[in-house]
Amino acid sequence: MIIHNAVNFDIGQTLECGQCFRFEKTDDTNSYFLLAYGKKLNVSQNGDKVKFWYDDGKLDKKEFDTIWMQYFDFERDYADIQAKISSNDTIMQHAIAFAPGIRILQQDPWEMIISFIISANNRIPQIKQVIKNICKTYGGNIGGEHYAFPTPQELAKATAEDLRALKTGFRDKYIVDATKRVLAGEMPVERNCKLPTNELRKTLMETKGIGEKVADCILLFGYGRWESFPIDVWVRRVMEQLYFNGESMPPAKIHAFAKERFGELAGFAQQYLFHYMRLKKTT
DNA sequence: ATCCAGGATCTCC
DNA sequence: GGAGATCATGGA
Repeated sequence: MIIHNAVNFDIGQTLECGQCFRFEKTDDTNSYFLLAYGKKLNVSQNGDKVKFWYDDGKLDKKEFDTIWMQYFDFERDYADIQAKISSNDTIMQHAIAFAPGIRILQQDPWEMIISFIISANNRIPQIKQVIKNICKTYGGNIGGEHYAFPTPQELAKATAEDLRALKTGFRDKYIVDATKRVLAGEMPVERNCKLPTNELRKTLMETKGIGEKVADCILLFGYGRWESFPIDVWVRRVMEQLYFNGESMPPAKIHAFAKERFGELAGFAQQYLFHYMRLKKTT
């Protein structure tokens, strides 16, 4: 499966911008291997030509259209988004120019809940390793040494002690709590759930280990609530340094500013800014 | 060795 | 409701 004219898409920028944890770079060109929705996908990009394939070779157009079109958010006009959030904003223009191929992946809410609980006060390589441990121990084998992300039922077999052994650290009990809440029907895990974002956010935050920032990541990456604006150390840093002239600023004021400036597109803006601040050459 | 990481919670005021 | 300590783990 090949796309010959991919626009505003770069597989490396999209996977490496901190929204996704189940992937590996497979060589020194723009080539990756990723796991999502119980599938294993290879992606190799050269300019606007992007090749997608399964190891067993069976990736037809129907399969691509039903899973990966949505996953990579290919139906959305990112040129339009970029134009809207960067008009009269030279900072955003720089951030977008740094990585214009970022797209917000449409990932599984349940996987995002567990992944971003693990992300709290943690580093991306370690987050990836812990998730890998959990998948290998509790997820189903999907060929070779690869494992699907465990379902809530599968993960419910894990005790806090079991999870601690997989290097979750102090987050073990939070994962147990989240799993119980999902199985009890207290937290919806469907991407198309109709709950208003503020109510869904409140529901997420009733789970131990999910505060404002983690909730906003889950909303943005898992539930397609693109107005969400997660504020972590990097986003706070970029906002204070570049938008507030070095003045320290509480998250509530940053949220208000982001909503005013970026509106319903705040989530996209956040992702460009996060990646820009984290990887640009510091002066 | 001390600090820090896509933070959250608990305590204490 | 805001400041401060604490929470595992591992890399710099």
